[in-house]
Amino acid sequence: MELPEKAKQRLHKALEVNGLRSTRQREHVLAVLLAQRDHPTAEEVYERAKSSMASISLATVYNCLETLVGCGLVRAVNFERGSNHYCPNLAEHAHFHCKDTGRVYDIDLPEGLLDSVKKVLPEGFQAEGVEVAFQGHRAKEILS
Amino acid sequence: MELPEKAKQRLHKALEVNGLRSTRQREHVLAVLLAQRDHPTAEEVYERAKSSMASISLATVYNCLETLVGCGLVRAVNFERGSNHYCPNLAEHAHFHCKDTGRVYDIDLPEGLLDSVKKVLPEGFQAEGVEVAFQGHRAKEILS
DNA sequence: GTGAATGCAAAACCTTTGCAACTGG
DNA sequence: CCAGTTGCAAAGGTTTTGCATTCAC
Repeated sequence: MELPEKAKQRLHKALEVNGLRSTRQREHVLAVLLAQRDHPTAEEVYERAKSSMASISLATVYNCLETLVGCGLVRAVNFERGSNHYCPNLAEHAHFHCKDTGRVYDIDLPEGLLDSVKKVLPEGFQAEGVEVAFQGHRAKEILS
Repeated sequence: MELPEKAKQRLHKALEVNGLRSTRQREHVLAVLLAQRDHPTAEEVYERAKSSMASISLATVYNCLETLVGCGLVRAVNFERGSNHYCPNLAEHAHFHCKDTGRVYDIDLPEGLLDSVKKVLPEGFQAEGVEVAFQGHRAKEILS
């Protein structure tokens, strides 16, 4: 579980910009997210993080995730008030929530689609972001 | 706080279809939602409901809201794991979450936009629904 | 050295549940 | 009647907080 150099530099820069410190835990939590991009919950990140950093605490995982979200390196996605799921994919994309398994999938969006969606906003609404979230089922023959 | 006849019939039909009973509380909770379409939380619905039905309980409000959502008469919307907000608008629309006030607004969508958004789904993903949720700020001059 | 971040346990928040009493069909 | 629903209080799942300790700069 090693954070790639590129990601490490991006993290350090983002932390610096926000006046925050680089810590082993923050690096490690980001590494966990990047290693397996299956939108884990905080609890799942904690379980994975512990395997190579035994002393990390659940509260710290929550803190680190919030920090990463605040720095714009990670997105938090939530369905029906279940646990948050964390996504380090910085490209514009949507999410699909499988009601059978609870899993969350990234859905690529055509270039410019979100911009055209944002055009529906009436005057006076200034969007910082828009989340497009599908919920449904994956076809049985594709379920792994 | 009176449930309009049309809504009452729709409710009774939806409950019947689902094998559920009509109760004063279910009617009242729907009436509260329709009276002021500002996407109240369960707690807010409870406060409003109490003013004309003193004996209703918070648990019953939660139950009724879940029933209404289950019947398709109401949508639950959620931002950043805060309380759910409840919306009786059955037309296709998006939501806008104001980060300053926490308020939720309905955003009309052009006919067919959601269908075209659903077309981005790869094979194997079968969407039952899609939620388009903006977050941002309302322009100051419009803030009420 | 010093303020920020961590780790722990306890608290907080929102929602659901168990169960006795009630009620709609 | 009697299964479904309510109302209450207690429990549940997820996240946040207070505070002493440790660490990054």
